[in-house]
Amino acid sequence: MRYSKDHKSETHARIVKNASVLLREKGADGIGVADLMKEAGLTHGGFYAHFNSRDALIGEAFAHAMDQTTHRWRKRAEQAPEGQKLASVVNGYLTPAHRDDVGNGCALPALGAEVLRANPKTRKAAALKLEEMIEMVSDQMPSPGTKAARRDAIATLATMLGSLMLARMAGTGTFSSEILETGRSAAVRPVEQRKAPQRGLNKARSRSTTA
Amino acid sequence: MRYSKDHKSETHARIVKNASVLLREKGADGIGVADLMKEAGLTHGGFYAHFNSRDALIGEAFAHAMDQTTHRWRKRAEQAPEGQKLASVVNGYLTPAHRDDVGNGCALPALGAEVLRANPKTRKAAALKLEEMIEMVSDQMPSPGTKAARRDAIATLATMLGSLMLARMAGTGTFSSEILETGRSAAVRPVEQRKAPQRGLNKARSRSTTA
DNA sequence: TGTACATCAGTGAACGCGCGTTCACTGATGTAC
DNA sequence: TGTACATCAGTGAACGCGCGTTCACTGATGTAC
Repeated sequence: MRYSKDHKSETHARIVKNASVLLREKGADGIGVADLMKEAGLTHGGFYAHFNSRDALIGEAFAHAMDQTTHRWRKRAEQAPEGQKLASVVNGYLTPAHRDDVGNGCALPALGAEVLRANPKTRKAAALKLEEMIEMVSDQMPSPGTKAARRDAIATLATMLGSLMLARMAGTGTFSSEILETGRSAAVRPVEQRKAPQRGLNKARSRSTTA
Repeated sequence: MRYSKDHKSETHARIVKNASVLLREKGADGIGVADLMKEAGLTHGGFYAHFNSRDALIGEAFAHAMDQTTHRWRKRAEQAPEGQKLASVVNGYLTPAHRDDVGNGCALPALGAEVLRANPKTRKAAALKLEEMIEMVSDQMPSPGTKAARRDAIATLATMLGSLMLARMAGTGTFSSEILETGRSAAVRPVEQRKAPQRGLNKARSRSTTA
């Protein structure tokens, strides 16, 4: 053969990887078939030997970005000492470096709005991958497997993603740094609360009724 | 005059308003000049009597969306009884209705990623408006004006916006409802903590050093 | 009071450009006989 | 061993379409004299 055995699948993977960066940086409309192929060292005509359509590629790029995010968290948690796993994930997340690298960063703040505009299949896939993320974070909580751990994971994730987005909107100055710092402590708050002796507020949280 | 005195400025405002909905729903690339003018009952050629370019309109649409968001919060806070202002804002925010109406909803989850791709002038304007939002939320905190109130406002805002994004990604089922509910209690947590007798954790929050 | 001209929001044809997609072709290698 | 054919990743011209922008024009009203 002219090419190695896995040549085509490697090319395919390379295109998807590049696309997932562009997707996060510029949104779905920022992925141009010609640009992408050029970046992969090919010409635009060959694109359709790899994907049925541009939309199909976008679906794969979404999946790749979300998988990459989960994978990084898992790796980071594994490398941290017991009892500091969650803090390690949070503190690695809310940094200037992550704030300034949207293309290689977390899929949630970059693609949260974008996923709503994707086709139903992609949206469904993203929802499933979000479930995986929550379970992954939930596993880093003090008592994994419980309902409380799951709720804390959701709250922590929301605060992480929200803080990163706000920090990005705020630019790169002291305002932005302030948000990152605030987010770092706020994201681990549910856990800190549970670690500390309980005071009734946690077990049966009173929710305001003015929904 | 053929038209009333404020006719032109009214048309201008109408275009911007429509654009700000589309901007939130479909992103900046979802704003088509022709579609927009048709929606305003006009033809595409007249667009440039109102705006120097499509990009200029986008800038105005951003500003409008963010102002509208802040305005709604302020109104909601004003209408709520003392001591429940923040809860009212949060509980009105994390609802299925808001989740399902991106176009008329909060600018932050819809435009957070989008604003990064806007031109520098628009980005700077958005950062300033974000400051306003934080101050606005900060004013609803137990001791407004303090550093703690500002930090709590940032954390609350981050959790609100993050929860809404996650809920949207999760679709419209029970998974999504779970996220909204979790977010409602998590968003007001910093305040609930301060209301309760302090226990040292708040005043000098220990931040993990593994940044 | 009437006439000629200025104003100005809006019209719609036209232009240029970028982009997704198609398709006949290339050229190196593998395979059948 | 050699020859004819199949395979297949990739090429690049071409097509169609949508969209931002321009521009000469319209037509109703206001104004100068």
